[in-house]
Amino acid sequence: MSITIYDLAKKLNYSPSTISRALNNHKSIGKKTTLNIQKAAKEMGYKPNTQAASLRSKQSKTIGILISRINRPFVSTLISGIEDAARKSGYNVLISQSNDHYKDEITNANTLLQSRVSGLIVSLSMETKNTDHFKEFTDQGIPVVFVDRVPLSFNSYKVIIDNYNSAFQATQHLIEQGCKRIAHFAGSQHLNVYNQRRSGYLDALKHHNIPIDKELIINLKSLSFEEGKIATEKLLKLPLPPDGIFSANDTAALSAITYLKEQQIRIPEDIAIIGFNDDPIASIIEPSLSTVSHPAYKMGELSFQRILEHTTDRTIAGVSEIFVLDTSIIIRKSSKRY
Amino acid sequence: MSITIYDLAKKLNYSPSTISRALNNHKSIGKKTTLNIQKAAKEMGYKPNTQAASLRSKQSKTIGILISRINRPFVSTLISGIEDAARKSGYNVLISQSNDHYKDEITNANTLLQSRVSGLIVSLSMETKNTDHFKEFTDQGIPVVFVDRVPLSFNSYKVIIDNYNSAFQATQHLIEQGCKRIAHFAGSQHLNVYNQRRSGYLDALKHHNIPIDKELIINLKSLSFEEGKIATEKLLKLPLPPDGIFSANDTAALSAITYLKEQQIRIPEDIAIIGFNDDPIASIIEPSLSTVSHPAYKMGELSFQRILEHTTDRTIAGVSEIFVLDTSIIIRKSSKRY
DNA sequence: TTGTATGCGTTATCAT
DNA sequence: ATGATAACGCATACAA
Repeated sequence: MSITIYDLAKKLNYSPSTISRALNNHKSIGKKTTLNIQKAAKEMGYKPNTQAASLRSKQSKTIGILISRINRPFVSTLISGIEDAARKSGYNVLISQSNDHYKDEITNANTLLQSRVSGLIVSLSMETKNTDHFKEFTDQGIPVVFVDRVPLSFNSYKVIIDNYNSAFQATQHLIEQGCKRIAHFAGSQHLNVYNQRRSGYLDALKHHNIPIDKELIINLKSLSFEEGKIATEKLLKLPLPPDGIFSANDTAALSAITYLKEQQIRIPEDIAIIGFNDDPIASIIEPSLSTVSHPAYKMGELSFQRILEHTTDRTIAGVSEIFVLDTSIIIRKSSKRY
Repeated sequence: MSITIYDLAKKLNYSPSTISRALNNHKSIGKKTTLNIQKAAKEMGYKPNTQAASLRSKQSKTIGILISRINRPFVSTLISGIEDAARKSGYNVLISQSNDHYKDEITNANTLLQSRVSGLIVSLSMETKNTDHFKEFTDQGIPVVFVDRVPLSFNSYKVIIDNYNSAFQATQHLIEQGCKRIAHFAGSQHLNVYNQRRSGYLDALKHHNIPIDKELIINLKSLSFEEGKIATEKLLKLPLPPDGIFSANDTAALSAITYLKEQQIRIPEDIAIIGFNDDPIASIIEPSLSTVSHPAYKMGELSFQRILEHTTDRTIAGVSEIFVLDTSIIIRKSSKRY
C-alpha cells in the first residue's frame, strides 16, 4: 500500500538504516547520499509513518492541550497561538476540553498521557483544586505548561499574566476618575487568576485609603452573563450603590452595562466600569468597555516554545519556571476620563 | 517502565493474545475471564499503547480537523461540538488551521494524512478553489466531511445549512419591513456559502419585483470589520442610499451599525440591517442585530457522527451524502418590526 | 560512513 | 476458548 523505508532501500541499494538516518539528517551520513535519498523519497512519494516512529523512539511530536472550553475568545486565541507555533516546528496539536469539570479534566489528562504527547499545555477547569493528575506527566519527563489558570503548588512551567498588578491598576484607574465606592465581581477564589485579581482590587483600595465594603464584593461562580445581571441588581438595591465596578471578566462587565442601561443609569457618569480580558465585544458595546488586555495569542506561542526548548535542551525537571507577561489597561467609554 | 499486555499475561497465566482480546471485548473470550483480565488490568494500572495498536491495526481513533482559524465564534463552537462528540466515543481530535491560506491547507492536509487520522473534518480556506489535496483521503478510504464551506464538485460527506434559503428569508424579512433598496455585503463568490447567500438575496428581490441595483451589491474579500466600514461609506455616498442591508456575515454588519451610528443615521428607521451567523456580539450591540442563526455546535456533532458511522458501517465511498441543517432568522432591534 | 539485527507493544493469522 | 507466532514501520546498538 504505502511505501516504506524498505522500499526505498531496495530501490536505492542501501540498507534501511541508512535510509532512516538520511531521512532524519543524521550526521554520520554523507551529504551527497543524504540528499540523494531525500530526493528519491520525495519522488517516490514516501510518507513517514509517524506511529511507527513514535512507537520506536517514544517521542510523538504531538503536544496536548487541555482547556476548559474552546469557544471562548481568550481560549480560542490561546489555542490559535499554540497551533501556529507548533505547526511551524512540525508538531501536531491534540485538543481536549474539560468543560470546566474536574472529572473530565482527569479523564482527558489520562487520555493525553496515553497518546504519549511530548508536552502538555493546560489551563485548569473552574472546579479544579487538586492537580495530582498531572504528576504522571512530570514523572515521565513530559513537560507540563500551565497557562493563565495555574495551580499554586505544582512545580512546573507556568505562563501567566500579573493578575494582581493588573487588577491593582484597573482599580486604581477607577479611583483616579473619582470613584469612591468601587464594587468588584470576583470569580472562584481557589483559582489563582480570580484570587489575585481580588487581592489587587483590595490593595488598591487600601493604598488609596478607601474603606473596604464587603457588600460591594460579589462572588460569582462562573462570571457568566446571567450572574453579571444578578450581581448588578444586587448592587443597585444597596442603600449606597457603587459608583464604579471592577469585574474580573468582560462577560460579567458587559452584562452589567446592558442591565444598567436598561435601568437608565448613566455609564460612566453614575457608574464607571472596567472589565478584564478585552473580548472582541468590549470595543463594540455602547458604551465601549474599558478593560485589561491579555496577550492570549502570545501566551500560546510562548507555552509551546517552552515545551520545545524543554525537549531539545532536556532541561532538569522539578523546577518551577514562571513567565509573567505584560498586560495593558485599555481605556474606553465606560471610563470617565476617556 | 510502563506495563504491557505481556506483564499482564505473566501475572495472570494467560497468553498475550488472550489478554489483548479480553481487553478489546472479543467475542471468543469467556465473560468471566474477560472481566477478570480487565479488572486486573485496571488494578495494575495498565495503559494501552495506542501508537502500537494503531501501527498494527492501521486504525488511529483520531480524527483531524482542518479549519481556517480557531478564534472565530462559529469555528470554535464547531470544534467544540466535534470534540465533545469525539471524546464520548473515545476518539482524539487533532486540529490544524489554514489561516485561510490555500498552501497551508494543503500542507496541513498532508500532515493529517500522515497522522493516519481515521476521518477528516474540513471547512475550506477563503482561498481554496481546488480540492484535489483531499483525494488521497478518500482514495485510502478515509472519510472526509466538509462543513459549512464546502466544495461543489468533490464527492464526499457534506454538512451544511441552506444558505440560499436562509439568505432568501433574511432578504424577505427586510422587504416585509418595507425596505425598497436593499444592499448586500457579499463574500468571495467561489465559496458556496457566499455564492448561495448572494443568490438567495437576488431571488428574493426578484420574487418581490424589486429591481436589482448592482451598486447595492458590495463584494468584500474577507467580510472583515474594516471592509464593512468601507462598504458602508460607499453606500452612503450613493445618490440613492439603501434603506436596508443584508450582510453575508455578522462582522461586517456590526461594522455597518457602528459606522451608521457615528454618522447619526437611525437604525432601523433609516436603514434596517440583518446579518448572518449570530455571533455573540450580535445580541449585545446597540441596536441588537437581527441575523441568521447557524447551528454550529450541532454541525460539529453531526460531522463526527458521520465519520463514526462510516468507519463502523464501512459505507461505500464515492457517494456524496449531504446533510442540510435548519437555520432560523433571529429578529432583533435592527429590524423595524421588532 | 554504512549494514545487521533487534525490539517498541500491539493485533491478526493460524493453529490447537 | 485459548495459545504461538509473525508482522506493522521505524530507530538504534552494535558490528564492520
